[in-house]
Order: sequence, then C-alpha cells, then structure tokens
Amino acid sequence: MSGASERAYEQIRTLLIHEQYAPGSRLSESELSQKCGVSRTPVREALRRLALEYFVRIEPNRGAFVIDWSREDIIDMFEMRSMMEGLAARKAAERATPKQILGLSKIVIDIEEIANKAGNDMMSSFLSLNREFHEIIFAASGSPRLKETISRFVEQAVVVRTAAQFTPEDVMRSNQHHKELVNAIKIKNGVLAESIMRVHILAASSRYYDGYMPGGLKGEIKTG
Amino acid sequence: MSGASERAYEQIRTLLIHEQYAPGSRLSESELSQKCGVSRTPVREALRRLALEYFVRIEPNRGAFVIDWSREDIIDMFEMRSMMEGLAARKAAERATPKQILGLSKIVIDIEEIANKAGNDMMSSFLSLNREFHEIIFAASGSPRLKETISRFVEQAVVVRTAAQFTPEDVMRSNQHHKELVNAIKIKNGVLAESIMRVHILAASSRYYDGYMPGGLKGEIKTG
DNA sequence: TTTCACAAATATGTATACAAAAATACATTT
DNA sequence: AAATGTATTTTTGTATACATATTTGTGAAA
Repeated sequence: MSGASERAYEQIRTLLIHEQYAPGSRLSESELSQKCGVSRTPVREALRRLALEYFVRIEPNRGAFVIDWSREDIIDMFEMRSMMEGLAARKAAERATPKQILGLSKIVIDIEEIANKAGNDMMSSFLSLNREFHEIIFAASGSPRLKETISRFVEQAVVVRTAAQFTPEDVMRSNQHHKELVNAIKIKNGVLAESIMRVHILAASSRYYDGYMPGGLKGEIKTG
Repeated sequence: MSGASERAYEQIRTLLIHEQYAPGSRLSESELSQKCGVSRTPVREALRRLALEYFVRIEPNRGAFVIDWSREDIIDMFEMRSMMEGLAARKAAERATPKQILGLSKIVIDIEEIANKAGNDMMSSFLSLNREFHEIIFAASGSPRLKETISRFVEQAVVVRTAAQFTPEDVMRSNQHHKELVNAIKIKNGVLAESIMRVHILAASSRYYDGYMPGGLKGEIKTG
C-alpha cells in the first residue's frame, strides 16, 4: 500500500495524535502537501477522511482545523464507545469459540505478568496486549460492520491517548475487568458481559478526565 | 451551498437511495461526473464520503461499488442504531426541557390523527413527523456529537427505506412506543426511556426483514 | 474449444493549472 | 487613532492533463 493518499493520511493522522498542532489551529493544504511530499490532491482526500473520523473539522472555503474537544464531547465519545463495545461484548458472549476464549485468557495472564515488573516498556506492552484483547472481542462478536464502526471511535485521538495515562493500579483494575469479562463470555452470559464492558470503558474514561484534561481537576469542572 | 462537491454528493446519494443502481454494480467516476455536470474531482470527493457512510465500497485502484448488505450487516446496523438511539433517549429523559416534552406530545397526537384517515400522503406525513420526533430526542439529549454520529446510521439507504414499508398497524404500534417514550421522559426515567427506544428500533427492524428483504421470509433464513 | 500471453483500451490515482473565495495589507476617511 | 473600503495576496475549490493500474479484447498455442 504505497498510495500517496494513504501515506498522507497516515502521516497527518500521526501528527495529530502526537499533538504536533494546537487544537483549533489551521491545517494548510500546501504546507501539508510539502511535508508529506505529495500534491494537494491526496492531502485534501486525507483531510476529508480525517474530518469524518473527528480528527479535524472542515469549514467550507476555509479549510481544515484541528478539532478541539469540549469536556462534553469527550464524555459523549466514551459513552458511545461504551454502548458499542458493550454490544460487541454481548454478541461475543453468545458466539465466541473455545479458541477465542483461550486467546482472551492468555492475554489476561500476560498482562498480569507484565503488570508486576513495572519496567520501562511495560506500558507499550500493556497497550499492545490491551488492543489485542479488544480485537478478539470484536472478532468474536462476528460482526465486521460492528468492528469497523467501533474502530472509528477507538482510533480517536482522545481515546488513543487515554490508556497511556494509566497508572500501574489502573492497569491492574483494567485487567480485573478483563478477567471478569472472560468469565462472563465463558458462561455465555451476554448481558453480564455487556455490563462489564460498559463499566470497563467508562472507568477508563473517568481516568482520562482526571489525568489528562487540560487543567485536570484544577478548575472549570461543571457539576451538572 | 452551491459547491460542485456538495451537489455531486446529494445527487449520487439520491440515486443510491432510490436504488437506481444494482447492489454490487460499479460506479464509474467519469459517468457520474457527466451525470452531475461536474468534473471527476468533486465526484471522487463525494464517493469517498459516501464510502464512510456505508453507501458505497471503494476498492483501491478499482473504484466505487454500490454496497450490498448481507442480512447480518442489516441486523448489525439496526442493533447499533438501537444502542445509540437508546443512549440518546436516556440522556433526553435526564435533560429534556418542558418545551421539548410538549413538542414530543404534540407529534404523538398529530400522528394519531393522520393514522386514522389512511389517505394517500398519510405515509409521507408520518415519515416527516417520525423524523421530527427523533430529531427532538437528539436535541434533548444535549449531545451534538451523539446526534451527528447517529445521523450517519439513520441516513442509511437501508434504514431510510424501512419506515416506508410500514403498514397502518405498524404506524399505530410505532406511535404507541412514542407515547410510552414521552411518558418515560416526562417522569425523567432514563433507563425506561432507553429500553423503550431499543424496542422501538428493533421492532422497526424486524418489520424490515419481513417486508423488504429480497425474498422476504420465503427462503435463506438461518435460524441461529 | 479452451487457455494463456500480450497489447490496446479504459479507469483510477496524482499532479498541475486555473477559478473563486477568503484573509491580509494598506490607504482613505472620519 | 479607529474604522471602513479597496487592492493585493493567499488559500481553497474545481477542472484538466498526465501517470499508473486494471480490464478487455485479440490471437496463437495446446
């Protein structure tokens, strides 16, 4: 896959995830095309795609701007994600194969092991395993369309950064959810699996508000 | 909004909703650009957008094809929609203003009236009012992002055609759900509102399978 | 007749040129 | 000095030209 459009998309997306541009700042097509080494055409294509994935916002005749997420936007995003992944978990509980359940169990054990030796790359290992865990759930749900749709939420800039904020305790709590989830799937209790997944996602989101939001819990928090 | 790209998008989308092209058939860029009276560039832009909205499927270096929905795809779509609109209903129950509740009540009465005199344009009136009803729920949920995301499901070709299949009895049953929903919102019972909305959407979906699917219930139905 | 190879034709992907709109700079007026 | 109108510049939107990949058609060989 060496298409200019695909490369431009990947590059710009990486820049946005790594916060190379301030929220609200303008993204010039010609500047990006220079930076990506392609013409404006594939850059425009990439920007439109990123707009539909909530990375940028496009104003007619004015161009693309880096999306700035309000607190409400972030909460909505996680709530939606919890509903969708909850659905995936329910379906997974109804359909998962023994092999898939074994795979999930193995990841739980792997995370348990790396969680103790809090090394330097413990976090990247966790992120990788965590991703793999959720991927298996999606696959087990047996709905390609569902998996595709959820991906658009999961791959969000705000979401991607969340897990990186986890403390060792967060990792352990997260893996506890994983363990409960595997059990629910094992006994084919769909409703239980759905509930656990919802808790799992929403707990991660609350961690996000505490640890990441500009200003954290220092101010501007509306109670209501 | 007289942009060539926007016009191309609207035109192609209309063609797809009205089934002017067979599922799986190829959509030639040059042919569409001729039909829309614009160059290939805005047509390409429109096709990419329609791809992210599940109207077409784009294969690299091969172009755009009309999406063909499998039975499973359609079920997934409605399930996802029921989750998202359920979430919107729950939030609406927590936040709806008296004015919004009044608006919902009024629509229920309006639908009740038109449902009896089963005239020629009864259906189009119902579709319009039904849409308005759901729009108020989205607005009452207070989440622009949620509304925007749900729209991408609701505006689907398969979904758009569903309500048009309703019999007078379906309209009555649908409005009964509406009535229960308004009550749940009135008493601020979010969980109840969510449950009713889920039933509401899924009932509509089952109507779809019966009445619309190519072949209907005549064959190929897997019991699983 | 079928199958494979290869060339012509056609379609998509990308770059560039041009048109139109918006942003900026500057002069004029109050 | 502030505000407003205008000209210039810059940026986005669209059309066209070119490059590349795919499809199709033809013909020779099995």
